[in-house]
Amino acid sequence: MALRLSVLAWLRLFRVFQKIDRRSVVHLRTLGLSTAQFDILARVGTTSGMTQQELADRLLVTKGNISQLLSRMEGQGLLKRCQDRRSNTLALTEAGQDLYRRAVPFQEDMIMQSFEGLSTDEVRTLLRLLDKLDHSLR
Amino acid sequence: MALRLSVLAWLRLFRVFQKIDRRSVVHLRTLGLSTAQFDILARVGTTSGMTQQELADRLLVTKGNISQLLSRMEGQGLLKRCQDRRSNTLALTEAGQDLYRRAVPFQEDMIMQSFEGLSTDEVRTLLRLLDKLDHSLR
DNA sequence: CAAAGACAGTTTAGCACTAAACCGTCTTCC
DNA sequence: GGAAGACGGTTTAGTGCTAAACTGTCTTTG
Repeated sequence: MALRLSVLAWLRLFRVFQKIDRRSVVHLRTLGLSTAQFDILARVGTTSGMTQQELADRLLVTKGNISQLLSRMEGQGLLKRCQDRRSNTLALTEAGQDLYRRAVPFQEDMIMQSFEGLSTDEVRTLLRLLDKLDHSLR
Repeated sequence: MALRLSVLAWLRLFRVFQKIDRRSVVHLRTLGLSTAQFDILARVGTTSGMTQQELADRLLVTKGNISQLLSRMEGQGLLKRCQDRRSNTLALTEAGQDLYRRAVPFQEDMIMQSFEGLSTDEVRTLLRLLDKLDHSLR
């Protein structure tokens, strides 16, 4: 792979990521959520009963980070920690589930809109290439 | 564009971005640089004489952020602020230029390696699709 | 059984970032 | 010429993140 082409591809990847990410941040803010909070809401919403460590592993962040974020979200009444032996299992509260049911489709819509500039075939190709790239990255 | 496909593409995009970004962070740390510092070093290294506001606009961050980062980097002797009317123009010091000359090829190499899993044609296709997507994002 | 280690979670220090308030200086325009 | 505003930069409060130290509980094993 040529240097110039790789660097261009990386810059473009970064730029696209950044643009969609920013949209997402603005979009989620209307629901009072940050990206990090949405990620947690979405994860715990689909898979209840996870421990904090499991959640951290799935989101690829540290358990320290999760600990802090959960404290705030628990304070806002979105979820509950239930102690179980030496670990905590996590579950959304009623309010959390309610927000989950609104936020997930809302966010999915935003993503769909972001990809409107490409045809189905193009998205399929993009997906295939990104998959290949992902796997080659160890 | 279908919902499921878009969401998959976004997750994949995010994952790939994250993986390369992490590599980059680890890689740059061996030079004692954070991503933010490298970005500034690279920008100021190629375009000397920018103001802080211009730099902020190019990197798409706030001038407040730039102000803080520059203070640290100036403290480390990597660059200088030269007051000019009511703005500051920026330039690398000797040490900064030296680091620049080492860091940029170093980083480019890392990027090239990251794309090794794809053929030249595949990278070209990826680039074309990302470009199209980028332009469609307003 | 008691010491050692493993493991889940919390805390702390520090960087990167934003938003908004703030401070100076230059410009404009009555 | 002086008030009003624009503009560049700094500061501050608050979020998100990491790394590493710390706390407490379970498990292993000599």
